Amino acid sequence: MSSKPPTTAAASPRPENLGVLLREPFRVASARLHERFAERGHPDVRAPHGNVMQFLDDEGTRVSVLAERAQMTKQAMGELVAHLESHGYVERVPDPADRRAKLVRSTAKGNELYAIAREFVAETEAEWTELLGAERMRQLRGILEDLNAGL
Amino acid sequence: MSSKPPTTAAASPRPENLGVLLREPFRVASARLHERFAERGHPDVRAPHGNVMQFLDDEGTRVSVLAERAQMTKQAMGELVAHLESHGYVERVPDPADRRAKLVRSTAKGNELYAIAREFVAETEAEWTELLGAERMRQLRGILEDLNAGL
DNA sequence: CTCATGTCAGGTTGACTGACATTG
DNA sequence: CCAATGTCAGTCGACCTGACATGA
Repeated sequence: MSSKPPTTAAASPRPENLGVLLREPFRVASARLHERFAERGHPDVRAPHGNVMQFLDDEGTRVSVLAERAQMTKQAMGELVAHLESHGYVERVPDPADRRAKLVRSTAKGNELYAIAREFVAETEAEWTELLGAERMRQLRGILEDLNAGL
Repeated sequence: MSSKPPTTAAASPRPENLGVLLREPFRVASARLHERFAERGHPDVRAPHGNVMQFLDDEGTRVSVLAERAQMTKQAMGELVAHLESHGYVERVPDPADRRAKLVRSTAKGNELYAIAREFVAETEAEWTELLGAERMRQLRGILEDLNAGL
């Protein structure tokens, strides 16, 4: 038992890293959303899958368009869609306008999932708003939008 | 050639997802930092490795403490440190106060790496400040700090 | 005996690139 | 012939949990 100052000091008194500050809320929210899906009877759906639902149009949407909207490759989106389809959340119907393409459409089960996701988002934003105040919450969104638009 | 409205419409006119807004700047910055390291002769170092450097004390730091500071498990941090060591950026010396522990210390090469990282961070913050203005840049940091503290 | 430190082994998530058949 | 769509195959980065030897 040494008499030195404890090496296992408390939390870092260091300048908080901006990268970590940006990453953490996203990670926490994703984990919570996954948990929420599981609680509501959809244990096979994780955050990225739920996220896809918001990009679906009523008429059906191509994988390539979904990929564009979610800012990922078509392959990665294809995987998400395949997973969602295999669990009955979406269906893929041929696009009458282009026989290469398929239109991804939400099923009733998918709508249910999306409702849970929207509810979660609303809750999360409410929690953050309570934490920050409405004014700073609005600032946060505005600043992030400009930042993303600019990079 | 159908006369329908183009399915491959431009960028999503949808309400921007707060999650994506948070994730993207981090992803972009990480990719750029990796690229920068490569340009400066350190192709084997990626963003998380460089990130470790800022958590090192001059006297040397335990893996467990590093993990705590970076908010990850000791195993994950152990991997990062092992990688850094195998490329000569840090060295591990036995902790005289505790024979289980090893102190991770930066080498001269590590200091060089850290300098590049700091330079990059400064550049990035300057870029963002130019994009947002100094006032909103300060707001962003403050808001994120409070948000992270609260969740 | 219990707890902390670090490492080993293995698994998972969420992406990526390249190649390809099909169709426009 | 060239471009776009979606899928298959393989790879990777960045984590995770569990088990363990060593030592406080």
